[in-house]
Amino acid sequence: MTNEEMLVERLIQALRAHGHSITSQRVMIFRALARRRDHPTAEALYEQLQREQAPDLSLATVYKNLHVFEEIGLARAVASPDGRARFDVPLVPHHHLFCTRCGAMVDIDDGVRVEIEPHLEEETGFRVTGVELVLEGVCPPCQGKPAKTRLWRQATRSVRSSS
Amino acid sequence: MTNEEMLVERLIQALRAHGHSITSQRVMIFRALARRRDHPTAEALYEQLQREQAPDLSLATVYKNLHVFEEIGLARAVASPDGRARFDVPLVPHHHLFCTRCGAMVDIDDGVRVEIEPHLEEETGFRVTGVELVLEGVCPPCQGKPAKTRLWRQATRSVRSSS
DNA sequence: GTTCTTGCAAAACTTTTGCAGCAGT
DNA sequence: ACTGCTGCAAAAGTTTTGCAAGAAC
Repeated sequence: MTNEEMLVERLIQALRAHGHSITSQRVMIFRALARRRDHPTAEALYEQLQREQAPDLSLATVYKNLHVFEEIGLARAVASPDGRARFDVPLVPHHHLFCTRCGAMVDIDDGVRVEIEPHLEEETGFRVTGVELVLEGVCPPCQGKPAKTRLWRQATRSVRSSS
Repeated sequence: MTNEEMLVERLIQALRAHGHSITSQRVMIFRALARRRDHPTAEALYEQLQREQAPDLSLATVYKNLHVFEEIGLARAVASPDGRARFDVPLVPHHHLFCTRCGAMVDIDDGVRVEIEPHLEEETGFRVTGVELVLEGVCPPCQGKPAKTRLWRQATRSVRSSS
């Protein structure tokens, strides 16, 4: 049994457990998300699926289902420094490395250690429930292109194809 | 000389050094940002200033100037898990703790240690230029209110006053 | 058969941009 | 005087929502 099949299995169980229906769009969107390793935006997933296998798929459906996956714990929205939501399947804890020139985001499975002192919760009064580390940098293909001083929105907006 | 005056001094020098004009709006917006410790959104800053001291101020001006401050190194846009940009003055390195119920963001000056292994850059090929750690949790006032499963946009949208 | 989901279109929300008039240099 | 900045309004980009038709249970 492949890893992907196992994940789809988990999806189906989790959907059932939370009283959601199993639809072909749900399985398709989740499968595509699980297969990708580049933390796609909702629109990127939508474009891929629409082009490759479901011309009638709607972007709204992609958004709705990504949020369903979040609610049942099988997807996570990562706040990326360009202001768009990027999604991944967070079953193995990891951190992220974001390219400030092209917006690419890759996993860091190790090489980084985050330690939270036990007294942090006492001092702040917060109950800490999650850790989200985003390293910023420049990916190999972008090393050589001009630098941007501003990440938010402008720097990494994708070029619209004039189709 | 107060800390705030020193920061304004630095702002003026940095603006001059980068060929930008010194305007009353710039000083006002920066002063308000430097004084606040809660990582306001552009709109939150705008509302405060418009209400308290500059009824004619425009939101576009706030955005434009926050980006000017970013470019000259005196402000930073923090990608918050609710999908809006939050700004702070990053002259002292620190991390952030985000409340997943109300969207509040507070500084963590210590209590967290992030270590990046030297070989991370070799392995990924990235040139790492920045670190952005956001811990997620529940702030004291929110402990007791119902939990949200979804951070992005919906969970923390501010209530519009029906003025 | 009932309830939940989809796809479409429209709305909502945040951020950016064009431009005429004004302020800073 | 010249250049750059402001404020307004409109546009752009992303995400959400209302609703009728269709699919899942």
